[in-house]
Amino acid sequence: MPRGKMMDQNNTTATPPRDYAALREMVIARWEDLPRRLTQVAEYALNNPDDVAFGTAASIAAKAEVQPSTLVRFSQALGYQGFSDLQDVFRSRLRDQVLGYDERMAQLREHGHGASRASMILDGFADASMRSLSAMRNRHDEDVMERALDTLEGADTIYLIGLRRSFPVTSYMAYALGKLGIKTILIDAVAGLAAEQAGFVTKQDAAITISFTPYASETVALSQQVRDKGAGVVAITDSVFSPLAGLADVWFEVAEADFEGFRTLNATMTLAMALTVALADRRKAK
Amino acid sequence: MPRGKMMDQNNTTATPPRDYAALREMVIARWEDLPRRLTQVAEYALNNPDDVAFGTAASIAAKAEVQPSTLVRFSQALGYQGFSDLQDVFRSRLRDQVLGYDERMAQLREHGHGASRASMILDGFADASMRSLSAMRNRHDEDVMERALDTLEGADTIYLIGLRRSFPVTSYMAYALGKLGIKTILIDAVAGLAAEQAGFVTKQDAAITISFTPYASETVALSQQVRDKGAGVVAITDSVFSPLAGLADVWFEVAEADFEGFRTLNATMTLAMALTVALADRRKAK
DNA sequence: AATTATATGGAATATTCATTCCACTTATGT
DNA sequence: ACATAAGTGGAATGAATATTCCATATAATT
Repeated sequence: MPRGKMMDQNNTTATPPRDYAALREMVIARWEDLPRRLTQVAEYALNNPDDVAFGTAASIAAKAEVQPSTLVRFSQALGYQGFSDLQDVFRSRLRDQVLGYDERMAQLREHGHGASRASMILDGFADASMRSLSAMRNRHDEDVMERALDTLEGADTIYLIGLRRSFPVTSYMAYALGKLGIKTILIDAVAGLAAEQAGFVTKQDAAITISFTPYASETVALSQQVRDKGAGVVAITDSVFSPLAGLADVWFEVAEADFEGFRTLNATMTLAMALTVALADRRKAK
Repeated sequence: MPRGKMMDQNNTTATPPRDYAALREMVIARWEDLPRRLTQVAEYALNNPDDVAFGTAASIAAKAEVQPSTLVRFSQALGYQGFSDLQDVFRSRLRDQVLGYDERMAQLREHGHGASRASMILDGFADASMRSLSAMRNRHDEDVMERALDTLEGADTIYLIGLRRSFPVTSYMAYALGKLGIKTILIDAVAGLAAEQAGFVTKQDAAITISFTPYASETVALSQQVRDKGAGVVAITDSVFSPLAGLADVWFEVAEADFEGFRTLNATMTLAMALTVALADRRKAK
């Protein structure tokens, strides 16, 4: 049979989308009239586009729990010549996404008037975030990380201290550490009971404390309190002049870039994630 | 000949790097003692890693102006079984790390010499974060953002709904919007009063709701509740299949890359920041 | 300069992989 | 309830692709 021939009622279009966004839209639009196995493929594909981009028909079929032939049928039902043809679209999506950063900035700078204000703001934040991240990566001191892990490794309970702007970070750590089976107490200052929450620290415990200019006095006070009881203190803060720097056993310096006066939080977040996972990893090594 | 056998002075390692960063380092280190055509390949590969990830041996060979067989030799000189084996490394650079925690950890443990494990983890997260950010930027749809702002602009009070993994994001927004003078209510489910907190919504209000797989049922229920009372709903979620997608007036799709099975949160965070500031910006324009 | 080792191009081969085909099952319409 | 169409799994096929092999060229060593 000649390929690419327009053939049946299923094939609503002779020229299927060549970009991922359009493909996606099309799949969603036709969701209802796709047969069972084909929706199964559709669901897997839209949820795991990266896998589709790189996998082989067999490997993808296995993960989506269908036969390889079903992938071909799916592709053809959408108007593509075959699976390979469809896969190209998934690959182009990754391609476009990768070659991006520098070109995009230049592009934005050029016709920034075309883009909406909101998009420029988003771009500005994304840019600031990336700068923060790469700065953190470059300045990161292995030794600090190791010592931080030493401090936290043997702790019975880990107290998480961080209010206001830093609270998202501590609340994330509370969630993640909990999932990893590490005992934590998140000082959230609910009902004004911060001091009480941190009241039972012992020298068997440790604390992670996070604060940036202007350092919330409550955070500093709590950290001091915990420290006085003999618990190890790991701090994440933004400069040598931070009260936390003097107070902590180990401290990370994180400099967040800002956009229009708003500091990002991504480098801190990322450091927190890494610290969390590295800690779990260490504990598991036993 | 048995494959993967350790063979000659060129092959300094029996277990070649499985991640791109290490591969790159290795190639640079051995630059001098590689034969002419092989440096030619090395140069092309490091300059065009994306092409290597996507192309076939023949297409890459053509672009690098060598024979396909040279690619195989290059791969083997580096200790890989063949070109396909090497290509996997280039692909893994692009692909979200979807392997399970244990596998990845084991893998990391093997090739973890040199840099400390913790540093590698940090690096991995930084990398995943950057990929997420650039993906978000590239896929971002201006129209969605505008419509989200339309929905939120006139709202009296903005309800922030997001629990568990999404809570850091909503708590950040609560902080930032508060600072910017925009009235918010953060549903934090303290004392199990989530439903009560969201009880007084009116159609004058709006909600921002955030959830990712596996969608916390409470978040979905709360969003529905708010929706039923006539408030506008803006969602941030990870796929069309999210219950929030069907429910919301406008929804953002954010695909976070993950590392070691832990999804990052940076793209979501950044989008949240942008949304926050853009909203303040709009309101100020009046 | 002669000899040996190493590198290279290109054709031959082997392998992987998408695709097609067919028997069988499930749904749809009369 | 029957007939017909649509959908599905799995093996067979054929195309695309990596890999190996060998003759030839280039460099290194004596």
